[in-house]
Amino acid sequence: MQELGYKPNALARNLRRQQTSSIGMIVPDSANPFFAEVARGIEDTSFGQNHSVILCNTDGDVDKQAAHTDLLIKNQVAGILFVAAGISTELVNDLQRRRVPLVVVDREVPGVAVDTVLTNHLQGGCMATQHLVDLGHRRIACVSGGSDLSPSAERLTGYQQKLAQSGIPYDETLVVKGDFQYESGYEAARQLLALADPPTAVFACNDLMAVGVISAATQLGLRVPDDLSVVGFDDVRLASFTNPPLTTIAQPKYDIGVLATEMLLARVRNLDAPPRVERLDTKLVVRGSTAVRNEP
Amino acid sequence: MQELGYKPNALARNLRRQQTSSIGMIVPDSANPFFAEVARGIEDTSFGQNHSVILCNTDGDVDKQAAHTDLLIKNQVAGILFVAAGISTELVNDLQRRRVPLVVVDREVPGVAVDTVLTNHLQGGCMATQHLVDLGHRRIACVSGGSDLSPSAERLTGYQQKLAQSGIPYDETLVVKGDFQYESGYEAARQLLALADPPTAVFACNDLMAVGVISAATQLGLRVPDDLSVVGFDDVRLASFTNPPLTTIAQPKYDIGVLATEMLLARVRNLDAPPRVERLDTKLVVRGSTAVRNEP
DNA sequence: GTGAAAGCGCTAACAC
DNA sequence: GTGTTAGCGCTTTCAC
Repeated sequence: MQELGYKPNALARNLRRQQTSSIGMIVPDSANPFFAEVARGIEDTSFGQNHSVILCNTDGDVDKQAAHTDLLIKNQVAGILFVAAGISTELVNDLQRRRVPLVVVDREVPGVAVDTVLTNHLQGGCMATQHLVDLGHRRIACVSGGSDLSPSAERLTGYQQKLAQSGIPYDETLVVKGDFQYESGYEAARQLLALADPPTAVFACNDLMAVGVISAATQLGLRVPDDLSVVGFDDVRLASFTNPPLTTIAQPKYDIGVLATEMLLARVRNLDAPPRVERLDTKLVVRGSTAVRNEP
Repeated sequence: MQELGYKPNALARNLRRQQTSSIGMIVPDSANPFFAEVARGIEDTSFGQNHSVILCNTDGDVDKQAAHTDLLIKNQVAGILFVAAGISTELVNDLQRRRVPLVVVDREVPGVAVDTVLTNHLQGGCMATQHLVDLGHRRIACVSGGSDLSPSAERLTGYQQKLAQSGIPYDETLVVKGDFQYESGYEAARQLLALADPPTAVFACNDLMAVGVISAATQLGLRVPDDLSVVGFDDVRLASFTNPPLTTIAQPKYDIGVLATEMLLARVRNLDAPPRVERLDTKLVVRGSTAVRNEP
């Protein structure tokens, strides 16, 4: 009968049913390999459950985020996934008041009870630093991210904790702030290595910056890991293929996306269930960019 | 009046107007940096024109592509962007018969008149090879991609043309097929470098594979570029930060996304305009991974 | 079981 | 100008 190309109109169906099968995914930058991996997890499981995902990039811009959110709710999305976007307490409150299902990923929203999936960044920061300490390093630098972002702040805290536990005095000239891009790791390393008493190791708060650090160090004639140990964070695909291969803290990027999507869909089914927060473990992956400290 | 949170229901609006402001974007893998950059161009300009983009990954799987396309047209998307997905002539014909606006990106669909935006891959392949020839190399390998993909095939053709023009005999043991991922570049290099008469230079058909090649070469104790020159393709952000920095063929990834979106939106406005095909130029970017051939 | 009818929230067309 | 109305294509309910 309708073998001549009939496709039901989902618009009419959705209008009638008062719900769509689209979910909004809001990320700072889908071209960043970390978010890209999380996004794959989201898209794959959404597709598996017959849902479409609408991609929104904010570049960390609050206005853009507001505009995207607005567009999403006008389009009656079934729910929204905030992946480490600049979500604020007010926005989340507003959304909850409107009863739009949402889960926030890779970031904490202070003072709100909301579904959340995040990584144990503190643990990761500790492991990275401990690894460096174990290798005999005492001048350990940290290239952090924006301090207003909870993942970044927690990683830095882990670094500070382990330093303290190891009896290494905290030297604030050794922590420089980056923005999670290659370039900022590169710049940070140049600054750090120009110090009178430069570090022998650096913990970069993500892999991209770690790659930037290695790049800068190499250009300055230093050998990694002989002259400088570097550890990253995320364990992006690339990390296995840098030169040298990157020692890093792995987090389950794809699975974060999968879990977040499942939580969102569960929330859609039951808006009044108690909020759930999942915190996933990290893992140290030792590759070639770290080595025992060279005695000068 | 409606300062108490009224948002128009776009569903109803769209149902009535018989058109939505969503566009479907179908890519093989949004986590691949090349597609990720193109996707950013698409998402940004869509957002700028008040359109939402629905993200669909196919992983090169024809069934997944069909399922995604189906879902998109059920959702009455305004149009579809195929970014180098496995689109076939029949699919495109079917879509055109249904009068759904579409533009295909980074790939040619043989025998169909359809809006297309692509890069001059042939030119790029020529430039990469010529660069290597100019540096004195004569044993130049090529790590290609799937031969069924037009970008890949054209780059390879460029390589072969320049070899012929330079009087270098074509040695098919020097071309090995990859899949555009890091790993396959790595494997290809191991195979190539184990040859009795190994290459002194390799042209990898994308940057990811080039990074894999450098990784393998370095592990085998070769120095890049002294012992082996490597050129990539795409000029991904990473290319500036590899060790050594990667010489590569740049293509305007972001702009491809922008242009494709503009063409799609124009097509939505006028379904019956003559099809348009845009072919963008590439550019050689010389960095540190290529050097004059070392006389043994 | 099969069939008719109302209505989701909006817009365009038409009347006033 | 301002106000009313029909109908987009589907689902759900209710009558048969």
